[in-house]
Amino acid sequence: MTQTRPRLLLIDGHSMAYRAFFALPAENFSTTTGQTTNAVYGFTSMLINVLRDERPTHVAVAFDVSRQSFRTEQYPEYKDGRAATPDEFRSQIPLVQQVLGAMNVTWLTLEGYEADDILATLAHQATEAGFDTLICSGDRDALQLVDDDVTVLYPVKGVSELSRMTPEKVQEKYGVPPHRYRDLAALVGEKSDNLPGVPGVGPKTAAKWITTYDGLDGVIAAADQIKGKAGENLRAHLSDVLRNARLNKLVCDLVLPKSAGELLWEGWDAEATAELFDVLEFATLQDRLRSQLSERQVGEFTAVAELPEVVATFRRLETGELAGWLESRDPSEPVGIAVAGEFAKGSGHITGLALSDGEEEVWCDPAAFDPGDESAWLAWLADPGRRKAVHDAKGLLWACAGRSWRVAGIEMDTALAAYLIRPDLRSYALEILVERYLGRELTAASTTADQPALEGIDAAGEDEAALGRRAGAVRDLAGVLAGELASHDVAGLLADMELPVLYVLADMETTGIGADTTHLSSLEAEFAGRAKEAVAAAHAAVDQQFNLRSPKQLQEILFEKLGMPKTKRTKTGYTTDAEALAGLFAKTGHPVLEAILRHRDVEKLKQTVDGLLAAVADDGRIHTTFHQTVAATGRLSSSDPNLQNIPVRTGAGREIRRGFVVTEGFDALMTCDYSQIEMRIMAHLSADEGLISAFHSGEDLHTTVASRVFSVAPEAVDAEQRRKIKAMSYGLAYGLSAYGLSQQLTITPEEARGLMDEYFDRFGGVRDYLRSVVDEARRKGYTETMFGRRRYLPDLSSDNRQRREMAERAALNAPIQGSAADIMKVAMLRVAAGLREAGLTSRILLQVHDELVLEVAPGERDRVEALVRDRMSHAAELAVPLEVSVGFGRDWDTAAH
DNA sequence: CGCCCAACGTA
DNA sequence: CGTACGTTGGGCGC
Repeated sequence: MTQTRPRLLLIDGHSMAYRAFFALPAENFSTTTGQTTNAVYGFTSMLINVLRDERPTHVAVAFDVSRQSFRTEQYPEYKDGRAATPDEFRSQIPLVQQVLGAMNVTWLTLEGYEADDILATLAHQATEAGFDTLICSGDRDALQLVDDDVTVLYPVKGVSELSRMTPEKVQEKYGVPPHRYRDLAALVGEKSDNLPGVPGVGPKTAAKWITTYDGLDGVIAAADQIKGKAGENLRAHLSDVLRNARLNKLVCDLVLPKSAGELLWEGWDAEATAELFDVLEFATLQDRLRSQLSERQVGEFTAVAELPEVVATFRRLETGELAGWLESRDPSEPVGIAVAGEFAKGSGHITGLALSDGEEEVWCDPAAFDPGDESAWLAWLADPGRRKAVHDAKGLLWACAGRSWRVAGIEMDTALAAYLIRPDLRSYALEILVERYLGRELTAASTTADQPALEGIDAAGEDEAALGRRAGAVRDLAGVLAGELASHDVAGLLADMELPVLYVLADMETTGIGADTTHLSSLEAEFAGRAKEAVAAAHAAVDQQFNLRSPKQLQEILFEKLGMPKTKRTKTGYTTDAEALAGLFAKTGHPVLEAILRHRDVEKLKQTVDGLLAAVADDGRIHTTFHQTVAATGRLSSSDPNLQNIPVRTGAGREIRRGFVVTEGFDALMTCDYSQIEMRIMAHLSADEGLISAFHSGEDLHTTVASRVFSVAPEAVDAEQRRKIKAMSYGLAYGLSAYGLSQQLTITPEEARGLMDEYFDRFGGVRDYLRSVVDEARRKGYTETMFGRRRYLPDLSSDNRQRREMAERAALNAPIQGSAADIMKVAMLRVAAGLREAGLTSRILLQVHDELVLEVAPGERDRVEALVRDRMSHAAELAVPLEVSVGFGRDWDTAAH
């Protein structure tokens, strides 16, 4: 059974607040009354993070009383020479203590001792009492306390990132075990404490001596034998070293008002924190308290006791043992799966398989299966009643597709679950999730489906137990994330949308799309030739060789040599983007500009084609990878190669699309687009009657909208008016400003403002909706799509105007872009299911946000068209119809419509 | 070799 | 001073 230990979090209040003080710019953190709050803010933010990530049962913070301590009595120069603590910092310490009061966190001081001594004493008591202890301190002296039960969280930069200093980590970083760290510090000295060490002796030398002579006592005893300048210095500074050793020893037997066992944390006082954060003007922190420390996590010992601990046993299953293991599992318990091998681009190969039911982790090698193992495994894998949890299950699906293994019953993908809970994380690596949600560390296996091997490294040497731990971690995470999904109201999105979509994507990737390499190669040659001509023309025009690809060299030529007028600034100089070059050409008519633009154009096309040719697999097809946890709005992304940004706007670009072709056994490619899906969603969400009726009018949307904005008959709308309205309509969904609109339409900001006013006069519902989106997001902390997909936007209450306004635009866009993404995902599921149920061979190849590309089998064309139109247009019921346009052709361009 | 930047392709 | 992505080459620093 799982056992658990209480967990004590100790924080050096002074040192962490001081770190925060220097990490956060004071000018961004002050209240309207002029109180600086950067240290309080940084400290509180750190505290919330650590409480969330570590889930301690017991918490205490220690402070220094003054600079006077028993150390200054023994050595009056101790900590001399330190710059005086700035008043701006000192005034914040009482505020930090008020925060701790409101959060019901015990804080302690003791006359004559430093905070570190208090922490050492509490850590000592905690270990005696069977606690795990975490010490959060920016003072390296704390490292001497590290052992199997005590971990130091040492701030790396600022206070937002903490490094877990375990015994192994201390050894790795300093070359000595933690109980020898004091010895090292004594030899090296500590400048900030005004404790000089042995001159010329740094951590490397000190570690070497300590290791060679078995500790400081040994080093001192052997001082006469140590050669060279360093040995000489050691002998000359022995008294300094001894003094350092005496002073850097932390006191661990103090008598304190509270003992470790009395530090139980029972959660914060909602009223008191709300009031205090109000005074401190910390708008975001109250939300973060609420959203990141859900009730379940608030220090309830019973809740923490439910946290899985690493107690599972590991066993290697020999040939013939898997069947028995699978059979004896409790079917109601989910099994965590982890696989090792190579996984990429729609295929995979499993070299190791680990399973965990929470009590036992087992490993086996599919290559060693006997017929009994094989049939038991296949039956288990395909049984939807056998509950499975996987992290990033696509790799497993790829490998299974290659061996025709059917997979069913995956009820949890921990990467997808974490994405639904927090869609804006940079990484959903298993290690990170385990740390975040289980508060434990996972030592990485080198080759797994969610962490593909580097080419050439096989998994033969894979640590079997490490893979077992991954399976165990996935299984444990599954339980915690299921709770989080429920509390974020997104459990349905995982079960009914993301997990089913995962299977469709895996199929699409395994299938790939046919490439006409002959066509692509001849295009490549043509683009290469034209690029070369452009280079020659550019060189001739300025009578000089230069690299046209280098913005830096371009700037030198244009602005220095030719003295052209300066363009808009970038971080590193002046922009040479296409728009700016076109502007310069209009002013100067210099032929080099035309050559550069031509080169840029054709070079981009060439690169795209190069990339595609390089991506053609042995089967003559291109297998992209779709990413399901990258875009914060819920969209998919595509890479290796990215098939969602293949050119389409120019003739030359469309030539590239002719390189994607229908293949043997199929009749045509078919493209199916949602027309104006984002505008339709805007109409639906805003319920604006004018916009809704525009969609029902049956006429061109932008013309209809323009006729109302300009108060003219639809027939009287000219091309220019339509263009402006189209730009604005789309811009609105992106949080476009009047200034931005004026830039895009090359009109004055006043004209743009007038245009927007007219627009909102006619379509007031849109304006009201856009306002309400931001208001609601600010209130709730997140936006929501039609299907309940959330995006958290803490920057909505940022003090930094740029960040805040960026978050506002993201808030405007996320429900619209995200709802479109949701609808498309539903459509994909319905189309895939429809094709399967009807027994059709036609298949989905690509998704490009609002477009699907299918490959249609002979004789299926009409049925597939009817099916796709139906399934796509009814993927969601909106206040306006969802229109789908369809086309067929031998290639992607011809199939466009 | 890894990182950032500018530039540019798509929806 | 319009959202969401991925890829590329140049340039810099390790």
